[in-house]
Amino acid sequence: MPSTWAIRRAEPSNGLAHPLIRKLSNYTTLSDEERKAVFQAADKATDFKAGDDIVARGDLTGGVRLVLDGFACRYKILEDGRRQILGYLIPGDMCDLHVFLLKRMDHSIAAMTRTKVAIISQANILAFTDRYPNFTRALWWSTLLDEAVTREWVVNLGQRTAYERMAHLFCELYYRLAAIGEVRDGSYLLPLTQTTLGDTLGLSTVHVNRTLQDLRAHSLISFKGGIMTVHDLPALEIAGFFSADYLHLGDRLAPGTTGTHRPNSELQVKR
Amino acid sequence: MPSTWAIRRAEPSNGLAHPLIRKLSNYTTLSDEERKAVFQAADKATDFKAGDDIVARGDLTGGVRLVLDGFACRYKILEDGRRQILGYLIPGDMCDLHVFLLKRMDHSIAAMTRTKVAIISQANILAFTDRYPNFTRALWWSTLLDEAVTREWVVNLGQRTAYERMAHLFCELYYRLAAIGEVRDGSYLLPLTQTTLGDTLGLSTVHVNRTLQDLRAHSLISFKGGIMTVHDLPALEIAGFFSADYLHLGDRLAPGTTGTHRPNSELQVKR
DNA sequence: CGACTATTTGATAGGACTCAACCTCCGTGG
DNA sequence: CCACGGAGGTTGAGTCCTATCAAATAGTCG
Repeated sequence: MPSTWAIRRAEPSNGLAHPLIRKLSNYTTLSDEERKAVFQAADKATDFKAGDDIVARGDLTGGVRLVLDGFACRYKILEDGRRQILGYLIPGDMCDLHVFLLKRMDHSIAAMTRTKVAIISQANILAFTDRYPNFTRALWWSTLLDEAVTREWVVNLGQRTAYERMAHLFCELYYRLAAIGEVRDGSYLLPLTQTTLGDTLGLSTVHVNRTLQDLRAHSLISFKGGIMTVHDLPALEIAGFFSADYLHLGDRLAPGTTGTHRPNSELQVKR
Repeated sequence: MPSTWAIRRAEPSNGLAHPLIRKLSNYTTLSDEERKAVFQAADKATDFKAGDDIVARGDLTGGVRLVLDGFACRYKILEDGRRQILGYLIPGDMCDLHVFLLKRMDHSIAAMTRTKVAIISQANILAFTDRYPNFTRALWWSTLLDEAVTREWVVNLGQRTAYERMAHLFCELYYRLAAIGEVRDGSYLLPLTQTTLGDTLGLSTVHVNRTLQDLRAHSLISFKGGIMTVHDLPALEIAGFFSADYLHLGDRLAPGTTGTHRPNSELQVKR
């Protein structure tokens, strides 16, 4: 990874916030007691290096893994080797809140860069959900968010052309990363190869390459060395039929806000 | 709808069970108090006729809608009219457990046949989740199940050919309907037109038609007049790279069970 | 029996895939 | 300091899967 870039290391908007608390605060205000519980339960972190599986299919989930820093993906592999990526995880996202039901993981999660992960024990989660209804609902909310994103991926794969799909994906990542302060000047780190992009969008590597050239030719983006730069977000949104509402970024805003939510203006792309 | 068929009307395995309770019992045992609360909260039902929207995109969700009987689908429409179906709802499924977060629905739900829906008020849901942690986790579990299915749809659309996709979908519906006793002699009601199937699988109507013919030519299924008959489930599963594990039908079974779960043997296809 | 809607069929076009090279960038090691 | 090797990116050519267009054939319902 080029060390000249340090987007990811930039100071967070709130230096003290735990990624999970920051995320859940999009839904509700956690009590001091709840915050403290989170800090206590999710203090010890494990590092995974790029390529490692954080959770593997078939694992008996024994606790909740929480991404503190880095970039990971959910994926599934068919018997004949085809791979489909199911979603990307960024700081604040939980890997397997499936603890309760999914005794076994039905898919895997891999780190795409060095990724820091905290593990909250099953006992702690059960205790939380017994004790803090508000916190429980907040966790639940976060799984609903994941589902909303997954649903949009279904639309993406089912209805959109390669060009639209790719534009849509880049918009989604833009908004999600902007919401956690990881977009600077219209750029964000995207540690994916074209092959990985293909497994994400259901396209061959060759076609990913050509579609990417298309997007560049239209001056919408640049993508090189793991750095994604969006030159014209509005145009990219149009190209991808993107509407940020499914990300529910502003659900907690005061009523009266319009349906389309936008990240902080300072994170918006200029010119 | 042909009245000569009455699969759906056949007596349930437990005449007294509320569809929701039956479903949640796959995860946990609800206390008598919890059961009673469900019955009280979800007694009044509304009927929707085929084609009606049960919930529309943009709706402020005011309570949880629960399918008691019938067949419905989630869907999303792009600005240019393309439609993608995101999943099917059968008795016991909840439409919008998004109440908490998704102040607004980001997609719609339509009835595909006459569908009976119960509405649990938001107040009741909040009260439940405050009072019954076990019940709350069970509801949460059901949303995780939905998500697992949606993830598999991503794989389906991203990686599988038209033929495989269709085989996979028919397997999924077979298992899900078998689990609630709505498969008889390898047949189940599937009130979809070929156009709808196309919107589900990301295929044109014409290609759906031809793929269907393929499946028939291979003696895997028949599909006519809204009745789906699976002639050779194992072969259909192989054709669709289907593995039922993602449906988590047997997660509550005693340990030692193999990873692949099967519906009641009496519901299995013969010959 | 019309008026629809749904299913089929035929013919053609095009988006995306496959195969096969070739190029580029980097890290390693002699 | 340059050769080598490998991973990732780019190109070209040919093919196939699936879409589109168009029209004919069922099936349904008042």
